[in-house]
Amino acid sequence: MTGKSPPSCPMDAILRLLMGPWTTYILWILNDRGPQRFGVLKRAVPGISTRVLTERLRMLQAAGVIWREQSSTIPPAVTYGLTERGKELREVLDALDEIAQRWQREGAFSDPRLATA
Amino acid sequence: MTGKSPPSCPMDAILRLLMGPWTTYILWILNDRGPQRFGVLKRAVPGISTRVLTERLRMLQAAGVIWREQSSTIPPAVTYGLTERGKELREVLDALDEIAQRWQREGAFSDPRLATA
DNA sequence: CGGGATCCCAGTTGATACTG
DNA sequence: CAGTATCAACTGGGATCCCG
Repeated sequence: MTGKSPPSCPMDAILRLLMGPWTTYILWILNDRGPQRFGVLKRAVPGISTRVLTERLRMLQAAGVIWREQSSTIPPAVTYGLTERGKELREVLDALDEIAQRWQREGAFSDPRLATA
Repeated sequence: MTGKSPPSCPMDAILRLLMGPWTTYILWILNDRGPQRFGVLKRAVPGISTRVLTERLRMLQAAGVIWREQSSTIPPAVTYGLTERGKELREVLDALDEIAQRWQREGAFSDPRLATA
């Protein structure tokens, strides 16, 4: 993230975790399609760079939201999937998503200040 | 936010809305203490600059999450408060906050990568 | 294939000064 | 009091190259 928030609020930590672009999208995919390999994720998330995808996965893993399984073959195969904590998080995110979709229908994000790009 | 996410996902819009530092903190205060004036908010959110606070309030207002009431007196008095939509949002944020606190007790954010500062 | 190291740019923030 | 304007500084992201 760019700035920082009052350290006292744990929610800020969890939001920092989710905040980066695509983070929720990654969780969405892992929740929707089950465990996936790095390359598949990269292709599934349109426009993400290797560096950022790696970073996001590391953060999610550090928070115990996803697991990482690495086979030491050549070429390597690394698979990521949701942990229990990740699934728990998805539930809340789904609720948030439901609200977001409704608000969108109601035009809540039509203001240019909230532009997608 | 800095980057951009898949435009198709409304949740990204709502996360962009919440994401900026202090945004959830502002909502928290408005939810907790009721409508507040600009200056009070500024003092309540430690370290925020005038410019950023203004921008956040504008975004939240644009999304219909908070209302703004201005009295054209001198000196002016501007008050902000949660709308129904804002209260609805707080419910989900409270659920997220509950998870965040539990995770914190479980050490989910102890990794330096998720550092608060 | 998965990802670490670099370089560079754009956007965002912080600080400061000014105004109705 | 409640902002707006401006500028400098920082950070995060994209692109690229390389390695095990």
